[in-house]
Amino acid sequence: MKYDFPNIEPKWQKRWEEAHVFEASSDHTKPKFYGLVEFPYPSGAGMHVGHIKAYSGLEVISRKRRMEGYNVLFPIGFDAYGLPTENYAIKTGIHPRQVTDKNIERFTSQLKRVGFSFDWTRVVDTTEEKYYKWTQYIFLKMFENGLVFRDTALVNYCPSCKVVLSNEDSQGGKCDICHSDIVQKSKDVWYLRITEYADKLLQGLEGVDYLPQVKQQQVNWIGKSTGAFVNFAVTGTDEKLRIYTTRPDTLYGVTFMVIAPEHPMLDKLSDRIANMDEIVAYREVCAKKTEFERTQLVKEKTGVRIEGICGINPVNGKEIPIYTADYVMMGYGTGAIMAVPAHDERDYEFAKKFGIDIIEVIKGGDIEKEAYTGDGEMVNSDFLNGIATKKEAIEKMLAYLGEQGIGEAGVQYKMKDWAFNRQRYWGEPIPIVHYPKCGMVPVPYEELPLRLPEIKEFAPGEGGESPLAKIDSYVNCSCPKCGGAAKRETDTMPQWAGSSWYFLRYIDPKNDQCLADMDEMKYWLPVDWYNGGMEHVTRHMIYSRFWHKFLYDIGEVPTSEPYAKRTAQGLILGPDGDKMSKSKGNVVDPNEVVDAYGADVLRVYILFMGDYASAAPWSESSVKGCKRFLDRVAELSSMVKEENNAKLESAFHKMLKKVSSDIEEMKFNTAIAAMMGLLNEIYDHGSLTRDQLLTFIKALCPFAPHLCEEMWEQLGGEGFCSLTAWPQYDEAKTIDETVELAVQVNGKVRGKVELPLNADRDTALAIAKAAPSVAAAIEGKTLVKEIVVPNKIINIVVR
RNA sequence: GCGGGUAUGGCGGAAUUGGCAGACGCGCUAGAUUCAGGUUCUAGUGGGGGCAACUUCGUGGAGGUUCAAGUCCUCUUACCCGCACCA
Repeated sequence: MKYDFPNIEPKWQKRWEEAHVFEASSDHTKPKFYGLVEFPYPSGAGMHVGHIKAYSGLEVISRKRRMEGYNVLFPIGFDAYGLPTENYAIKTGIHPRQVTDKNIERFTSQLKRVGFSFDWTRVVDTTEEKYYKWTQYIFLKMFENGLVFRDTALVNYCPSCKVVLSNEDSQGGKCDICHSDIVQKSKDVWYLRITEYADKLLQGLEGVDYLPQVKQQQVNWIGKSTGAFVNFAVTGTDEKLRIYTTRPDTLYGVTFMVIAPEHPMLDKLSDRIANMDEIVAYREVCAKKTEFERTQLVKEKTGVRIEGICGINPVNGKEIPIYTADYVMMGYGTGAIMAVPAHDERDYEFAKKFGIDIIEVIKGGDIEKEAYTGDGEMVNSDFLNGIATKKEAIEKMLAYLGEQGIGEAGVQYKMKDWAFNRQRYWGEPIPIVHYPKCGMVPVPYEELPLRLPEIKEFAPGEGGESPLAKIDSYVNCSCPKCGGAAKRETDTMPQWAGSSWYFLRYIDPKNDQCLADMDEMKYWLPVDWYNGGMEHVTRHMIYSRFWHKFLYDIGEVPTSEPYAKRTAQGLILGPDGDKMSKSKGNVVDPNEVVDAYGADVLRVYILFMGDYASAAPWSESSVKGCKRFLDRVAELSSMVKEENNAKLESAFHKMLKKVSSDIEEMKFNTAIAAMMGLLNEIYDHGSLTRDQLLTFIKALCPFAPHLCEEMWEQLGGEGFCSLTAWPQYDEAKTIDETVELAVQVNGKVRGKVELPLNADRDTALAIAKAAPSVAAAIEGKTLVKEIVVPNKIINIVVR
């Protein structure tokens, strides 16, 4: 029998909604479970099967938690600010608000069609005034606490989108949105001082249960290194050239110094530099290179000797040449390095090219051939000579630097401050007013939200300024401090702003007094389980942890970490095994699958495809296999007979044990396989009892809830299947009284024997040897060893 | 270059963590049902050999440890994902 999914599915979706089945309760006496999935960007393309996979994992877990008696918060919302909507507005002239509303409506109906058990009463939309008021509020709190600053800097700029991008949004030198090459442009940039939280972000990882790759990626992204700052005198000046090094132990091996082409010292000492023309020319060449070229394509070292000045090595007073070269970045450390060619590959390459001395200070390599970066005995290093380990040499040197006042231990991070403004319309307005006398003045809290004005032209200006800059009524305002005629900031926040705290708002989405009620937050936080894509690990995850830690420090939230546990789903690839993309034409539309097979089939298939965390290609015929499975489940109703069968009963308990534990480990594919296996056993047996069928339906309910509700109702079950108690298994019944053991002779299986559970060694061996095939294999041979692993295997070694 | 991961039938993938490799699904083969296509049902399905019971080989490759290796160790190859001149 095929079940009538086109009627069953809408019927139960409606009933769930009417009965408020999936709404989180305010009863704080019950144990809670807060399951969070990354809320979607409501794009014009509609839902993708990838969305379904991303939500299906916690969907099953949340449904199981409800059946286990938890008060479950499983919310959804929309991360609706962003460039695609804005670009669409620029192209068509349709206001982003209208586009966003339409897209949200479409996403909502598509999500509901799949039967996700979201709490639809708590939907948040980051572009709503009532929401972004609080995004602005958090920004102002950061401003108040010195975490916001403005600087003119070389920034990543996308000439095609005409927008400034953060490092996170321009990985690999390509624009994250349009994939054009990024150029460096000097701009006024708003920064959030995320580096202030680098250490806290790192330390916080110790107490959370994230997938190891997730932790690792965050650790690498933060990129903490320990070393030392050392000050080098510059000949003929009072200048100190400050460098950062992780290898202060090699200070006696320094033979030159290198500063970044953008280093301010070049301009400062320009009148002392003999070849300033050459240096300016070099700097211009470097500035033209994109970040991409500079870091990836050009492996050949380039640089220019700075004539007229030298550095003085503070440990031995030696004069050494200074170069400027673009292999040293202004954005890391101090933008200047001491170069030790004997023990650093880059410095070695540079020294070889420019004919600079190479002095060995650590034994163990052959510096004629290459730089030696390993450990070894110190030489040519005065008081360090003879020391055998890097650790000890560094300690000694650090102590010396301190005594002499020429340097000190220091820490550096790869992570940079977060460039936070965008010259765009469709984002949260930055609530700051500029007035020459008062500087940057925050918009008073009472005036929030600072609303986006209504405009008709959404394109940014040619110079890359925000479209808001053209709206005089918006720009001109009075200074909140002194009342003078001031100008409003016209940049908006990046897309990552609203998503940095949305999980707090779900807890109390309608609160107009604060982000969310403290008592509610104390009950619901932290998020118990957060699932999302690996692509957000170094952006959204780091940003939101930063905001949360800041909010914790100012007493606005009760926990120092937002997420207790983080997992990630793998991609769904196209049927051809490639990443799904419109241009390849291999995109699977979830709606068509629901039309053809039903939502339950879609849900079961997506979780059955393979390991949840791995990528797997779509297979239409495997979808049919899942349809067959559910059709066969529906057929069980006609197989109910009240005659018990101990073997089948035991199979049920084994299935429940497997399904219960597999769901917890996100091994949904094997959980479904276990149910399929049991189904086959039921068919072989020809019948099952009503209780057994009810048990089967309960276990399947988180995966295929519509079919299960329907069968539950037909069998006379009380209330909703989705709210009945999760079926418990009896451990004793999962254990068979006898076990079949393979008997090996010299490691090869020669027979199988049926043994009572936990049979003792002698009994087991006696029965094993009695088996004809085993007896034949050991006949006439000398017994060497007998291995009996209870209930697992018997191996008889003969010669 | 650094960090992380993966490799198992024709395909997606299992394997109680060192104990019968290939669960479950797809596909395929044969048969039944059907006017036919589809559906459904039954049986079979890693390779080689054999009518068969059976036998032999088999988890990217080469070694090793072990009574026993997909699983542990050493070396190696290919691919995927991060980061990337980070001093």
